[in-house]
Amino acid sequence: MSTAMMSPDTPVGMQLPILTDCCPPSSAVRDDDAVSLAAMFKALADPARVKILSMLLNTPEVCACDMAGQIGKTAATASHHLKLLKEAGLISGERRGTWVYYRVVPERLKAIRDALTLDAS
Amino acid sequence: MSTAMMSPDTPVGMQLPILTDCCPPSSAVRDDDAVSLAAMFKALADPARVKILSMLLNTPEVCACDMAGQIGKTAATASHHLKLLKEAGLISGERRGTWVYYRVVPERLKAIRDALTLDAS
DNA sequence: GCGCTGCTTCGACATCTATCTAATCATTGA
DNA sequence: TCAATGATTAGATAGATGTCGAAGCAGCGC
Repeated sequence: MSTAMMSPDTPVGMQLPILTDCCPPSSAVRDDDAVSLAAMFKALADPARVKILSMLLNTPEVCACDMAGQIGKTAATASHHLKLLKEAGLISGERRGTWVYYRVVPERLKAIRDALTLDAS
Repeated sequence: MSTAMMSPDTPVGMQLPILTDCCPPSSAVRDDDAVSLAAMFKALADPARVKILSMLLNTPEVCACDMAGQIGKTAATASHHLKLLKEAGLISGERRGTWVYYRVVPERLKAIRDALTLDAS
C-alpha cells in the first residue's frame, strides 16, 4: 500500500513534475461530501430519470400526468423515479388540484456541475 | 395518459403561462443520449468513484498504487471502480513501468456539465 | 530464469434496483 | 356521499452492483 514510498522512476522524456511521493497526500473530498455527491449521481443513473430531468430543463414545469408517456413506462414506475429525483433534491413537486407539477432545483444542478469542474479552469 | 388532454385548470393567482396542453409534446432527449448520459452518471454513483474523480480533478495524474488507500478499500475493489470509470470514458489509464497512472478526460466531464445546464441560462 | 511487487480478473455472496400489477390515497364533480 | 381519475405506495421478482479473498498477469531487479 506504500504509505511513504519513494517516487517511481519518471520515464525518460516525461515532462511531468517529479513528485516526491507516488501520489499527493491531499485528500480530495470529505467522506460525507463524496457520499452526498454520489447520491445525486445515483439519482441520475437511469435513462428514465435523465429523460425526466431533461424535460424539466426545457420547460419551467411538467405535469406528472405526462411523465409516464414520455419515458415509456407505467405511471407507477414514473412515480418511483420522480420520488428518487425528489429525494435527491434535484426536483420538487407541487400538487395543484388533481395534477402534480414538477420542476427542477437549479442550485442542486449547479452543485453537481461545480463538483465536476477542473480546478485548473 | 392523456395524449391530447385539455389543460388542467390553472389555479387563481397563478402567473404561469397557460399551456394549451398538459405538457409540452417536445421530447427532451433522444433515447440513446439518455442512455449514454445515464451510463456516465452511473459511473459516478458511488462514493469511492466520486473520491477517485475528485483526486484526479486536483492533480494532473494519480498513481493507482494510492487509490486503494485514499478510498479505504482493497486494491481489487479500487481496480474495479477504476475500470468502471474508464469504461464510462471519464478517466484514462496509462501504464508506465510498474505503475499505472490515471487522469481525467475533461471533455467527458464537460458533456455532463452541459447536460445539466438550464436552457434559460 | 526466478522471485518480488503492483495491477487486474475471477468467483462468490449479500445487498440494492427497476419494473410491473394491485391496492390505496387525494381530489374533483355529480 | 359516491364514483371517477390521477398519483402514490405495497409486494414480488429478475437482474445489477459492491465487496472481498484468491488467483492470474505484467514489469522490474537480481
